This record gives sequence, C-alpha cells and structure tokens, in this order.
Amino acid sequence: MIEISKNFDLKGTIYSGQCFRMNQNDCFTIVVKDRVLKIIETSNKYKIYSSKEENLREFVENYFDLKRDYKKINDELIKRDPSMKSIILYNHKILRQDKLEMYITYIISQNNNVKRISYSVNKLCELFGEKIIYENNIYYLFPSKEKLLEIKIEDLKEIKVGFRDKYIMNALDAIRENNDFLEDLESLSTIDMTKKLVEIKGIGPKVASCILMFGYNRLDSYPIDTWAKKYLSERFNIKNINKLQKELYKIYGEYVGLAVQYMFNYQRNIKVNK
DNA sequence: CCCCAGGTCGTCA
DNA sequence: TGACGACATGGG
Repeated sequence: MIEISKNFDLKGTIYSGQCFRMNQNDCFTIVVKDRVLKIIETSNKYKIYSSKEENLREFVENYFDLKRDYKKINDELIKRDPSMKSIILYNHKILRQDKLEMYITYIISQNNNVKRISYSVNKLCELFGEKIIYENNIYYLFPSKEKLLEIKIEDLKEIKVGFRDKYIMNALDAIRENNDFLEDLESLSTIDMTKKLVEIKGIGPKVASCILMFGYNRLDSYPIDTWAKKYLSERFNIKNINKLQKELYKIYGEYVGLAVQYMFNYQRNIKVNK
C-alpha cells in the first residue's frame, strides 16, 4: 500500500472518457497494465492497494502523470485564453496508459458511447486476457500482444464491436508486419506519428489523437469529438469548426490537448448532470 | 419511429 | 477538398 497526496480529482480523471476499465463501489478499482489498483479516498490522501506491490509508487506516479506540473500548464492555458479559467474546475490528469490498449480501445470508441466501449473492452479482456484473482475477486488484464495476434475476426463477434471488427484486424496486421510498430512510433514527432496511424484503415485523425494523448502522453495532440465541438462552437460562436480546428494549436500552444480535454469534460458533465 | 454515441470509409461531385 | 450516407449496436 502506498499513499499519495490528494491534490487532483481522481474520480473526475478516471471518469473522463480516457479510461474504460474502472469500477466504483466503496472504493475505486482500476485494472492497469499488469495489475489491479484499488484506491481508497480519505480526507486528504489517496490510499492505493494493488495486486502487485512491486514498484508501486513509481507505477502510480507514472500512471497518474504525477511528475508533470499541471498548475504551470493550466496557468499558461488561462494566460492564452482567460475563458479557460471557468472550465479548469476538475484538476484532471491525463493518464499514461498502455499503448496497445489505447490502440485497440479507441478503434472501438468510434461512433460509440462510453458504456458500450467499456463493455467491449472488458469483454475482450475477459476472453483473451490473463486472469487475476485479487481479494477474492476476478479481474482480467488487457490481452498481451501475442494473444491479440491469435484473434480471428469471428472471435470479435462476442465482443460486440460491430463494423469495427475489420478495423481491429487491420490494426493487428500492422503489428504483424512490424512487431514493434507501436514502440517505434515513440521516436517520431506527433505529426509523423499521426500520419503512421491514419495509414491504417479504421484509424482516422480523431482516434489517432486519442491514442497519442492517452497512450503516448502527447499533449500537443487533440481529439475533437462531438462534445469538444459543441463547446468550441459556442465559445467561438461559429457553426463550422473545421477551420478553427487547425488554428487551435496557435491559440493554446503545446498543451492544446489538455485544453481540449478540459472542454470535453466540461461540456460532457453539463450533459451528464442535467 | 427517430436520434445519438470520444468517427471513418467509400463515393461522388 | 468537401459533403454525405453507411456502418453495428444499444439506450433514450
């Protein structure tokens, strides 16, 4: 068990559409990479238990991106656009998640909703991932690369990904061609990474930017979904934001991805809380 | 019955 | 380039 300071919004972070393998009852449970994290919130700390204690502090600091100075970034965003001040309410982090998991998960995410994305990803883990028993409960890790490469398109029926099944197969083919496909992306610029990803049929700019934000922690990449679109069209009082999209980097700078994530959360929470 | 969901593809101007 | 319907599936 480790304790970390409660200086960010845990619930807001894991329920902000970047994570699909969490649960909440008396505590938060998340399956991350090779372990299960169980998090208990106290008045001023998060107490974190895990099925694997090895390097737990380092693991947690990495996953929740605790080393990055978000305050500094937020101040910069507000300086560039004062209206950001009213939407940076939640003190969210951008999680550093598993590349392979993000690669598959965000292909599933297209034209889909969070509940069904969670269902499909969890089912994929249940069918092909390693089983873990922790405190008398059963969990499944995200499947290994080797396991995923064994999957046939018919196997995806049960996961209920619909028309996205062939896209997942295309993504796996890219790994079949180059076993280090996802690792090799790391050395490229964000723009070149995007180019590589959208070569795969089934990955467009939106999915690519999610993979880059949440799998590679590239905060200069920014997914514009329907929620962010709604926010932006009201914020800048325009109907067609296609042109504006290309200007966002100039407005918000190298952390534009975080800015858009705040917009996403803000707009979506308005809806959810209605 | 409709519309929508952290979109992308194929097609047609 | 840009617009537009199709695509699986389930919820509202």
